[in-house]
Amino acid sequence: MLDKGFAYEVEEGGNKSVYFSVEKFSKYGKLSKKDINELLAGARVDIDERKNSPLDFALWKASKEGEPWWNSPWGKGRPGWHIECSAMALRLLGESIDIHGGGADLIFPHHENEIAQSEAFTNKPFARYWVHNGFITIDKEKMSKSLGNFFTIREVLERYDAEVLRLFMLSSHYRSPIEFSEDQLKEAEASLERYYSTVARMDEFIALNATKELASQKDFDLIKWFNSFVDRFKERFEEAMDDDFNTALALGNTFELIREINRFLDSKPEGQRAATALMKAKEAIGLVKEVFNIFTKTPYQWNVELLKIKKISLTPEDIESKISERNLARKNKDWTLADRIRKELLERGILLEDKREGTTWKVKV
RNA sequence: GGCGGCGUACCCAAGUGGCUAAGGGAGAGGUCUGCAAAACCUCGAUUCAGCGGUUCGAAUCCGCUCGCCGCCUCCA
Repeated sequence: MLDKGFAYEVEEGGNKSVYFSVEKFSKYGKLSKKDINELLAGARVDIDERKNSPLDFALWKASKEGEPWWNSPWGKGRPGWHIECSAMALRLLGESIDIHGGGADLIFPHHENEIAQSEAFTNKPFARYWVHNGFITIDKEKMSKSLGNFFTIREVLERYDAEVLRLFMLSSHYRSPIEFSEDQLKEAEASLERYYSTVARMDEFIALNATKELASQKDFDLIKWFNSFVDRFKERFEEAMDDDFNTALALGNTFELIREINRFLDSKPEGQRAATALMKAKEAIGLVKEVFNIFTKTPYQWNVELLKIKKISLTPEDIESKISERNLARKNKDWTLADRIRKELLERGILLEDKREGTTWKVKV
């Protein structure tokens, strides 16, 4: 860039710094839609007499006393922040990359400067697509290290399953800011609960019907309609994702599918044809699993995981034995005892559900 | 102050010129159930921050106003 005239050297305490000359790069500001003249007029840009222009940025920075340094043709120093990214991209990904991501707060100056130095050097487009995400905010302020209003993913994962956190973030568009809140996490957890309850119902149905005779005529139209809904779901999910990663819409579609599955089950179809239709629906949901990395567990694994996260000191075996005890009471129509056992479990966070096929448990979210 | 973006129901959120404004949570009523839970059904924005304009037609386009956020400085 020195050879090409885009950069210049400046003597700084025995060593040299190299600055990029912004005015030499005519497209400067194209990403952040900023105008050089307006930037120059801005009072907040400090004047540094060593730079030709206050907007110029360091490609190589001479090290001051006590700062880390490497040897270079300009003496002791270190790379400028922006050049690191351009250098890595050029070395590992090539002159033009397909997608460059980052937080929206990096658009200016960081990404703008990456473009300037990379394109000045290669004379080729640096990135074909820029994908800038919104911030996670706390009390409407961006969460950041420098503001100190942050907590780590590890801390959140002590209280919530990773899928909860993923679902929470996927529930709004990546460019939108997302307000971090306990309520939102609980909502995401409840949504996953809804999913896993539905899968449990499906699995039960499939186990009971996979080898049964073909569906009766009454179920035939229903199954046909259900199959076509599942097919449409796959198309709609992909369309949403193809449209600038519209994850919130894709999730909306997913929960419509879940409602349709429940409706299908509520209509009490019978036979292997219905079981096959549900297996196809599970397969369709596999798309969500692959793309979003949620829905990766079995309902049982999900509940066992919740026992751990919610710090419930009961094993599945403990719960099963309570259920047996209660079922005996129910058989004897001892509703008082049955209700007491159910209540005791609920107080410890375990919810029982009585169904025709038996009683199941899950962790209350 | 400049630039960029946002404002949709009680909460979250999709929708950016034309089918009844997706979906989830919360709430109310109902079906099922020993009672529950879950699931399902019904109800819920005559309206998209406000005002004005363009259009046969606007949450969507334009203008102004209000509110919020980010960047415009070091560091990353």
